[in-house]
Amino acid sequence: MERGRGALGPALELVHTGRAPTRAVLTSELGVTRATAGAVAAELEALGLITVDSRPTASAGAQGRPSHRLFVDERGPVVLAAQIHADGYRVALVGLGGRIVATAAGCGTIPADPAHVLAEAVAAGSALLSETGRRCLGAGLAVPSAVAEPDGEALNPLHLAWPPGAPVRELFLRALADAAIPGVTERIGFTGNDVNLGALAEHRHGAGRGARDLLCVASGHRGVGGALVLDGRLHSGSSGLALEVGHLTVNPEGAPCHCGSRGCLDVEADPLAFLGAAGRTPGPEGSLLHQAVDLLRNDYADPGVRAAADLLIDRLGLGIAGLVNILNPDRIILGGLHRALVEADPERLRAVVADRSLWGRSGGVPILPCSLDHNSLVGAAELAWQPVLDDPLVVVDR
Amino acid sequence: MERGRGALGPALELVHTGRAPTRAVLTSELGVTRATAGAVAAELEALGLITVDSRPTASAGAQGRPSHRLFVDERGPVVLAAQIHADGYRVALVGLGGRIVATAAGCGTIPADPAHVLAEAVAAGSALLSETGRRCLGAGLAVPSAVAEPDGEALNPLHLAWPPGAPVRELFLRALADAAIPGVTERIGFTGNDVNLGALAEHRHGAGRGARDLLCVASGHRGVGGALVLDGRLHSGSSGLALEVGHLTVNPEGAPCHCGSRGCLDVEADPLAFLGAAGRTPGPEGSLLHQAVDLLRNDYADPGVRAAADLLIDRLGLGIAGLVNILNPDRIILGGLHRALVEADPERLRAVVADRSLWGRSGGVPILPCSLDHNSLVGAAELAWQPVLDDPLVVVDR
DNA sequence: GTATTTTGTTTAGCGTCGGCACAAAGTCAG
DNA sequence: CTGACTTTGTGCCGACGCTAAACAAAATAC
Repeated sequence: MERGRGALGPALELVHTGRAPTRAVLTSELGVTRATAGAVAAELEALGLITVDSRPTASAGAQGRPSHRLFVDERGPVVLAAQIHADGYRVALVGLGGRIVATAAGCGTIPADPAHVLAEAVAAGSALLSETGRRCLGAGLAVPSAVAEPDGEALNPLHLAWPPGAPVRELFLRALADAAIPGVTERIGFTGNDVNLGALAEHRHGAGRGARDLLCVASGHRGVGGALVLDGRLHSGSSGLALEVGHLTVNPEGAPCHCGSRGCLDVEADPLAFLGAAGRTPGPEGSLLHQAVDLLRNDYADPGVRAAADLLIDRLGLGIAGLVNILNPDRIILGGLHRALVEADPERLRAVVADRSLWGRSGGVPILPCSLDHNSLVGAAELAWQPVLDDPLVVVDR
Repeated sequence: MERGRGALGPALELVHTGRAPTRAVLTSELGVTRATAGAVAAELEALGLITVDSRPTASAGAQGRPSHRLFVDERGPVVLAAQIHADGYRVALVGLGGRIVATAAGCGTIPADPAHVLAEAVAAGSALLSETGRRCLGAGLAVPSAVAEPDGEALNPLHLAWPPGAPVRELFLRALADAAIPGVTERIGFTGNDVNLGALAEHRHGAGRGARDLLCVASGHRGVGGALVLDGRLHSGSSGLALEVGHLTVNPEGAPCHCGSRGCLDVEADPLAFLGAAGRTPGPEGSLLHQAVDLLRNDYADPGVRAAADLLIDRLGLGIAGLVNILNPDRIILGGLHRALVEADPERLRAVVADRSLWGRSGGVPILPCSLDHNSLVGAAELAWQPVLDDPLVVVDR
């Protein structure tokens, strides 16, 4: 009787990622008949997840009957996304399509206590939910650390004041339970590394759309992180520790690293390294990342700054070339300081990567700056949306 | 009416990989009812792909009615697998389950001409088919070179006398067409890198069974290759060039490599490097790989050989640790000379990898020798079997 | 020998999707 | 403006592929 149950999840994902702007496109993308696609769209609309605009469209331009347009429901449910970083936290309510509905930030009054910071973040998110009156279907958290699977422990929260091995997923779940957010009653607090989640967000809604093998590299405030999205799914390794690229050697005679080696990407291509190469000492206000990005953008004409940028691009390119030889991605996206570097001089980085990677064809891989604001936050939301994308019918029970 | 069409492919794959020894297990693995599993098994038997042993089993030991045993049909169809290596070629007829039914080898009379070598190999395979009278459903080829997608060109057949960029897939298809093998009328000549295909074979039938993220590293006669199997599927990158691990730097002051760098895995951990480290000069007869493996296995008591083995293990471990940090696999399998190295001293390699990889948990990843004879050949057969595994009904038309 | 457990088989029924015919909504040509 | 054409949406029917349930079969346990 009810048509289109099996295709419900794929259909929602297509609308969610913007790949199904109309019902006709949905039909062809799903590979089903128009009848089935219509039933699927109607079902998703009944669930309150999408809206079908059946009014005659203004001007289609093309021949034939204009197709009904499909939108993510702007008044539909949201998920709660939280991100922890060196300066504190940021929370947001994120709807389907990766749209940030509301956001708030705080500094975290007791930075050394993860439970306390998470409780504050969740409280801020809960306040957003109360203010907006939106229905919440889940929650996701991004942290600037490798997150070990399956336990969800933050292994190296180096530039947080947290103890290594903090059980962030458990603490996040507990904070959610304590906050007693309506609708968020089960264990639906997903947790991941911020660069990983940023990559996921870029793949679905940003500069990574359409890529099959997407590699992301991003500097945080300290250190360098990587992420890999394969066939639309995050590859975080068997225990969540993949793409820890910070300790690739890019300068054999370089500075010593806490890992015991020297010349690691972590110490040769992060904001502190850039400030040092430019002969600046970090100031007291503003994060290292902001200081470095501001310096790069405002004083790129300064020869010393320019030389520092060139040096970092060369080192970064060496690291990326190594990754290209191993992973052979079809697109590369850079975040944090690296985004600013590739924006400052796109050609130099492409040339270095092409020169140091083995095959000309791999060297020709596109390298783009990331394109989403708060992509880690949006990625955390993607994690929370995933159960709904897998089976949209789960929304009826909650 | 006909039950169990959609589950046909997954069911055959379960039997093929040995994960469904009985109908009861098939039922639970597929997640379907006994009725459906029974229909699926009957259909596969009717297709001549598996046999269902419904005779009362000798002694089950367990309570309840014994389940019918499922076997790959030993008299069923086969695929033609071919492997090109430095010394010539090897061909085999491979049935479901990765079982080699018949095999033959030759040296290749005009090694510099890929078309000629491939024609000889296909002719040898065709002869095997005539002798055995088996039905052939496809053909696969393994070559010791990166194979670029989507064109199927051998980019670096370094230790073959082939020109770089030889269009091996096209040449293989042409050789198959020229041989006019009954049944192999369409374009079903699949081609891949030998280490990649070996990894696929190990994952399905060998030491890699059950691994989710499997990393393989293997030395050929010259150089080092890598492969990655993720969620049961080969990850060969967007253009087939992933896991070209030969140019990871493992010894910054090492020997120069043709890639322009120095101390690459290719020149620091291959059979030639081992013979050199042991103070031996390569002899004229036998491949470098065989000479190195023989030396290692026969003269391991010799302090010089032992020291050379330790040195290569240390370098190899450094390279593997780098890969572990990037890929976070849950199992590692070694082939070629590296297999012999890990068999000679399993603990040393594990210790090096654990020491040089970032996380203790990743350092604890199991490192095993490969377990299949001719795994590249079996992997080439896997490539050819894949269409049948995707939809077993394709066998009825051919 | 009877009860219990587990597996295989048969039958009925239902849910999901494709196919088809028809209606609807636009463009294009004159 | 009108009619032909193109493309999209919808309702109806049937086929296919599965589940559910009852029953039969083959072993062990007591």
